Parts: sequence; structure tokens; C-alpha cells
Amino acid sequence: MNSTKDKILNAAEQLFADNGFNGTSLREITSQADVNLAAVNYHFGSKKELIKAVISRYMDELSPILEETLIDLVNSDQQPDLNEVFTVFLEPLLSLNDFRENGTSIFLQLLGRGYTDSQGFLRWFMTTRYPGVIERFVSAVHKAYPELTAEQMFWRLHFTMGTIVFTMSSSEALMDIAQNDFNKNLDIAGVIKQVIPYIAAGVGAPLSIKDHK
Amino acid sequence: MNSTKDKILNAAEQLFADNGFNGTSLREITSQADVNLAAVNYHFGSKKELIKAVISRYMDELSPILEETLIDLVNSDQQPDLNEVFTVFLEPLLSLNDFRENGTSIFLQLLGRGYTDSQGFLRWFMTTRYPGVIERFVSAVHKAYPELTAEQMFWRLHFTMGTIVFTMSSSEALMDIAQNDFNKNLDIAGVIKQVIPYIAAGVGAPLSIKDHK
DNA sequence: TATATTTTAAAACGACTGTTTAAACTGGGT
DNA sequence: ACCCAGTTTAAACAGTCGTTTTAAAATATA
Repeated sequence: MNSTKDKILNAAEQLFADNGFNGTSLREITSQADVNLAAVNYHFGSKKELIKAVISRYMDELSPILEETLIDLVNSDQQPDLNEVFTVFLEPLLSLNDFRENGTSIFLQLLGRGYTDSQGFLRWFMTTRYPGVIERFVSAVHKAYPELTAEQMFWRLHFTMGTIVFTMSSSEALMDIAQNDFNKNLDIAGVIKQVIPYIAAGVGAPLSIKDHK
Repeated sequence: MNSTKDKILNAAEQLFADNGFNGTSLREITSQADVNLAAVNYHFGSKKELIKAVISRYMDELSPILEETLIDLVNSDQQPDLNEVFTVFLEPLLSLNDFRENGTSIFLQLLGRGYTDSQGFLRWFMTTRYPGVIERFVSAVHKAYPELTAEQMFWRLHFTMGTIVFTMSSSEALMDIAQNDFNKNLDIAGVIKQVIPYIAAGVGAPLSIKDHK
């Protein structure tokens, strides 16, 4: 259905992805969605709740798929490679393109915005509302690299989050540069395939001597 | 000297680092600096110019040291390890603590804000004003890993930038978590030492088959 | 058809933004 | 003493923001 609520969500997610949460006004959203300004506060209560609704629409779609795939990986007999662990994300992320046009790119950009724009409130929202994905993911990494201590796991997963989030929030600019400088026409899937070996190697980096003590 | 200009710069850099450029108003800055609101526009012309001035104060201090160290590395006889290449940044970055209190942390946070807050204008400012550092750095990485194509270099250095920038813009929150969960009291130098093996391994990841064609 | 409920519409609210204005003040040079 | 450039001050500017209010219109319920 093409209700007012949906029109707002569709306009909002694109604008949020492009210009960030702070950088997008309700007036831009409602004029883009061709609805009245007051409709946002009527349907969602506030801008903050609208942001949550935009994110939730993706996470509710993604998290079950992701969790299932990760559980399969953890329960399999053989020890996975770190590259395999991260490749697990590829298909579920790309499936968002069936869910909504440009869904993969928009979702990853939103994720990036959420971590940088609004000082930590979205991080809290995600970790408390979708804890399963993170737990399964940590288990999978642990299975692939058991020697990694919990502390190093913590740091390296945050580094990884940074790589993803930063890359994706500026993915359009990066793809433009790649197009101009290397004549390579990459889509979002191409960027993801570029980043997987990087983060797999980063997480899999050898333990430094000083941490063994 | 403790001029109005300096008082503004000192207050601005801390607020910018904490709350971002968009998230910091001129009124917050001037009241923190205990100067009149109009002083910013009088001394700097605009908020945008103030941002540039804050960044420049650090970059003018850092870039000569960094360039020199990188040139030494490139001109040395033996091939450097990627870990060595990135470790080169440690000392110059830490030297910012002598330059200003908490200088290292503030600068890295500012760098992060600049890349995410103001859609690319600061990226343009940095690359056009301090191109030498980037060139030397690319040369150093190339010397350590000659097989890396220009395109893959481009991507991996951007991934690296993302790791750094994201980690540092939320470094305080991360250090708090590390303190609570692992009872480890890390300072900014500790975080940098954690991240170096990660990015070195990421940049040094093996070339995937499909890029050889 | 009549009533109740949901949805839209236009306008205004108070608060905040960066910037500008014009007057007051400051310290040094003649 | 006077003048004058450099600096500081308080006030106002025009604009945007998220949110609320009030009334009209559309829709559903009986």
C-alpha cells in the first residue's frame, strides 16, 4: 500500500542516507514525500521515532536471515575461515535489494550515519534491540580464530565496524572516484567484495607479543 | 599569548571534537571561550573558516614531521614491513600531546568529524592543502607491498582511513567500555597500538584471484 | 444517512542557527 | 589633549528547526 506512513518512510530513508539524520529536516522529507509537514509527528510522534522506524524496517527484515546463516556456520562441523565468516554477510545484505530498490546501499549508509551522526543513541538502540546478531557473529569469529582474546575481539570488531560504516557512508563518493581514476564501474556488491578480504585479514592479524604475557 | 583568537580556537577544537562541527554552535564556542559571539566572525570571517583554522593548527604542526619521517622510510635501503609503515605515524601523532594537551586525541577526533560531518568539504581541503603527506604515504605502502595495484591501494587506504577515523571519533566511548569490561585502562597510545596490526594486516591482505585477470 | 474517527491542511509557536550592524571601548602615536 | 585603527560589545537580523494547534476534509462505523 502507498499510505502516508510509507511515503514518509521511503522519502526519509533516502534523505537520511544521503545527508545524515541531523542534515535532513522534516520539511525536506514531507515535501519529498508529498505529504503534509504535520504528518510525521502525527504518524511517528517525533523525528527520533521516525529514525528508529526507518532503521527497524531494514533490521526486522535482515536480522532473522543473518542470524540463521550465522547459526548454520557456527553449527557446522568444520572450522570456518575468517573470509567465510564475513562472506556470510554478503548474500543477506544483497537480498535487501529485493526488499527495496537500492536497499543494500541505503541500509549500509543508514548504519554509517547512525554511528556517527547521533552520538551513540542508535548504537544503543541496535545493540539492545538486535543482540542476537552480534552474539552469533562473535561466536562465528571465535570459531574461526579461537586464539583471539575477548579483549582483542572487542577492539577488532569495532575496527571492523568502523571500516564498514565509514566506507559505506561515503560509498557513493568512493565509487565515483573509482570510476574516474580507474574506469571501474563498481556497484555496492563490488565494494563489499573489496572490503571482505581487508577486514578478514585485519581481524585475523597475528597476536602481538605484548598481549601474550 | 592568550588572545581572543586563541581562546576561540582552544574552545572550538574541544567542542568540535566532542560534538562534531554541525553539532557545535558558535554561541557554545564563544561562551566556553568567554568571548563575545561576534568575535568569531570578526576574527575568522565565518564558522567554516574557523573549522579550517582549527584543523590547520594541527596539520601545520604535524605534516612536516610526518612527511620527513615518511621520506626517510622510502629512502632507506631495506624494504619496510607494513607494520613499520604504520608505526611511523605513532610518534608524530603522540608528539601532538606536547603541542597541546590531549592533542593526539583531539586531532584524531577532529579528523573523524571532518570526514563524516561536513560532506566531503574537509576531505577536499586536506587533500588539496596537504598533498605531500598522502603521496609519501602511498609511496611507503607501495614500497612495502609492491604487488598491490593502484586500485586496490586506493580502496584499502580508504578502508584504513575509515578504521582510524571511526575508532578515534568514538575512542572515548570505546576506552570506557574497555575499562568496564576488561579492566584495562588504555590511553590513546594504547588504542593506536591496537589498531596498527589490524590495518597493517588489512592493507597487506593477499590479492584475490579475480583481480589478477 | 448520521455519527464517530482518522487523516490532512495551513498557520503559528518558541527556540535555535550563522551573520551583520552600529555603537562603545581600547591603547598607542602625533 | 586629540585622533584613529583595532577590538569588543549588545542588539537585532533573517532564516531554519521540530513541534503544536486549530479547523477542515476524508474515511469508516452504525
